[in-house]
Parts: sequence; structure tokens; C-alpha cells
Amino acid sequence: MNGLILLGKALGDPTRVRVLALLRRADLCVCEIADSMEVSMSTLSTHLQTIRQAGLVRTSRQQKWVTYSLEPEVRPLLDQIFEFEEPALKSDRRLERDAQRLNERLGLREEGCCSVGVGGLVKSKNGGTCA
Amino acid sequence: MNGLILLGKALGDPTRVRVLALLRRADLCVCEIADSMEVSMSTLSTHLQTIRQAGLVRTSRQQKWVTYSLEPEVRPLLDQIFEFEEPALKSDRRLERDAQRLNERLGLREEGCCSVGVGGLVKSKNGGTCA
DNA sequence: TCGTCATTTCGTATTATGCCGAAATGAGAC
DNA sequence: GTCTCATTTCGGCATAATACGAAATGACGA
Repeated sequence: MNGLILLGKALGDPTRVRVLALLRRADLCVCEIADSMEVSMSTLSTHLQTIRQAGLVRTSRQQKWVTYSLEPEVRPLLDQIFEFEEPALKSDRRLERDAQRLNERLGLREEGCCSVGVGGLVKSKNGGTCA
Repeated sequence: MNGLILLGKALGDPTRVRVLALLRRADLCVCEIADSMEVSMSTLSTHLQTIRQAGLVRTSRQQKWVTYSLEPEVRPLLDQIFEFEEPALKSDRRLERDAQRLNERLGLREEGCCSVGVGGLVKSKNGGTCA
């Protein structure tokens, strides 16, 4: 029954739901998630760990960055759960803001995700030159 | 997003999963759940409240007893979630024991659920003559 | 090999959650 | 109305979860 409980815990926290909602839109590297959510890196990392342990996401490395994506095997289930709650989710301010910031963030991808030398258009949390 | 989080919290605790697993088998009054799970009344009640607030169950009164049943509207979703985790759930000892005790308990229903005067075949938690 | 960052872990304070027994509540039976 | 129980809330403690900044880690590029 452990898997089910891990799934429950993963869904039972606002920050984690926000992460999952973002990942349902696109595969994202951690800095993109962080910038979209305006949460500290350490906090985000903890939640990502929880979500990972629940088997909801997989990670892969692209150059220097780790990309998170929904585990294909659970995506259908996750979709059904989210769609069931769709009416409430659609009108959620926080999720809305996250999505908006994500879109702005994704617009910068052509200039290189998290790439160096973009001219500091967007400053990442710890002073890096992340896109 | 609150509904989704409540759903998550409801699924994110072993005791509550055990309750839901029992309710997937049959509509049950609280004393039947308690006897099947061997957990204190106050503890059980707290979890039932959580599950109720998540909108996963409805209650109805039968004579002196309150019967819990899965909310018809969420049952399909719940089924899909449980079926997704089926392999792990099927081999879970605790759930197995709960189900076995439930079966024993249901066998006594003909003698009247929680009825007085059965001769104390089964003693309920707080000294009553509950079936 | 070294430097640079993205990412994770550590230390800690705060808050939430789980458990139980005992007391309170409340619905039916007489 | 009163009695009887099933059911819920209360008080108190123990454990676990969340948050953050700062320090540690670790992978890639040069």
C-alpha cells in the first residue's frame, strides 16, 4: 500500500501540486520550475524528492541541467486525477500565476535554457546567469 | 486546488487507505470499520472526518448507526487509483488482515448489526453489546 | 584538473499530524 | 423525559513535515 500512500503524499501538498501542474504542461529543468514558482531552491528540491520517490517523475540530464518530466506510466492516472479536479484547478490564482510565469520563462528558451551570456535578462536565484 | 490536496491528504495516510479499502468492499457502519481495523474510536473518527472533508464518502443513518459509503461521484476515480496500485495492494498484509476481519464481522450481520442481546459474541470497544 | 553553476543536503525553528483515553454529544429506544 | 450507546470532540504528548539560508555536492565545460 506504500505506493498509494506516496502518491497521496505527493498530491497532498500545495507546493507539490503546483510542481506537477507545471510538469503537466512541459518537461522542465529545475531552474525553470523554481523561477515559475518563486520558491527557494532547497524547498523545491525537497518537494521534487518527494515527487520522485512517489514515482511520478523521471529526471534526465541535458548538458548541465536536469530536466524533470512526468513518468509516462503514471501520466494517464495523473491526468485523470487532475481532470477530475479541473473545475477547481482552472480558477486557482496561484496555479494561474505559475503558468503565466512559466510562459514568460519558456519564451526565453530560444536564447538557450539556463545558458550563460544572455546578458542577465533574468537573474536566477543564486546569482547565476541562468537565462 | 484545495480539493485535489484534500484528496491527496486522504490517500496519504495508511489508516485512511485502510478505511477506503474497506469501504470499497461494502458500505459499513463505524463500529464495523473499527472492529475490522483494531484502531481506537477517536483515531478512526479523526480519519473519517478527513476522508469526509475530502468528499470521498457520504454518511447515512440506519437506526442508531451511521453508515459510511463511498461517494458515487468519486468512486470511479478512486477505483482507477486503487487499480493502478493493485499489484502492491493485493499483497499487503495489513489490508489482507483488515479484509479478513471484515468478513468475519459481516458474517454477524444477520444477527443484527450492532444489535443488543446477541449474547456478547463480539465485544465492541467501549463495552457495548455491539454485535 | 579546475572552475562554475545547478542541485542537494544540513541545521533549525515553526507548524501540522497522529495517537490515545476521557469527556461530551446526539440520535434512537423505552 | 430519561437511558443507552454509538459517534465525535478535547487535552496532551510524540512524531513528522515544511520552510529557509548556508554550506556541501557533483556534473559539465574548458
